Amino acid sequence: MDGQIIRDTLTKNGLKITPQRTAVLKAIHTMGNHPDTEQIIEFIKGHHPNVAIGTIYKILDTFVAKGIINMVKTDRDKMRYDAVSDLHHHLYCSETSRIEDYYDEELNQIITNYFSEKEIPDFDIEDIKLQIKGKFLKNE
Amino acid sequence: MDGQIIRDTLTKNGLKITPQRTAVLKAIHTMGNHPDTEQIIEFIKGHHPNVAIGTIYKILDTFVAKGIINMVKTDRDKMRYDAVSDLHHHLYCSETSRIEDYYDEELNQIITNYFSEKEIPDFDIEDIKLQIKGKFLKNE
DNA sequence: ATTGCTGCAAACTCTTTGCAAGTTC
DNA sequence: GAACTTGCAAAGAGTTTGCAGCAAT
Repeated sequence: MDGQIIRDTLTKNGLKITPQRTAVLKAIHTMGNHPDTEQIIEFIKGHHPNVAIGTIYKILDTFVAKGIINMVKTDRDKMRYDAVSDLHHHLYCSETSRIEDYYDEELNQIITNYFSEKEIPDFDIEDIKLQIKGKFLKNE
Repeated sequence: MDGQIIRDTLTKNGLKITPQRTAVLKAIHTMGNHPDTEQIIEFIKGHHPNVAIGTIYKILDTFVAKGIINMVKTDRDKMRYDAVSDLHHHLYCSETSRIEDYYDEELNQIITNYFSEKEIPDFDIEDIKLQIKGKFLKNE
């Protein structure tokens, strides 16, 4: 994700372009693997040592509110963040706290079809994600 | 859930039967709707005023470790607990933090069939849950 | 110039821990 | 009586808040 795209993303959402915000966005996109708050803070401290932690929390909140990023959480895990992109699901390791994206267009189709026929009473569906729990057979 | 079943559940899991544990189990089953820690604590304080908060946390941890209850979490929400029962999915309100169970045997079949044919590389599936996000059209 | 953002440090909330005293089997 | 469980209070982690000063448009 290059600088121009990051700047466009901020502008499009009515946010001022600041070094702190570009750093946070870049961090999340660079790390990819659902970084938690601590990892984001560490990453940014490496590149911009004098960004305040409180500021990072505020920026993450802002991004979530604008829909620029998503929060992902499981069980005893900390908060993690996810660059918003295409519809994808999550694989959760039941032994470690590893999370991976899982893309499956065929599955999306099946689920979309299913819910276009069958409605849930008194509920208006906006988004469906699968949480697939299990074990990774190989390490990262 | 009556007292005998609660006692059996504890014994079966090698746990000693104490008033605190039966109170926590009863609380979760009575409240049903995915109570969070605070609600559980309040409930128990009402019935057994001198149970320590630390004890409740320890009991919840123990129950989760034994698989007697599950943890459920979303986004900025606190930890919530769920009596382990049949396979069910969750409806999450995108506006409030309401969570409801969603049972759909037909859907379970479709997903089970799908993954019995298609494997996820290097991943051994144990459990699949849908997180269905949207809006409730009526209040509770 | 105006509005919005950041840094800082203090405060908060939720959760965990250690250990002595008390319970359960 | 042995092993386990609880209460308590203190500490810890992660997150939020308020506000003065600074930066972006």
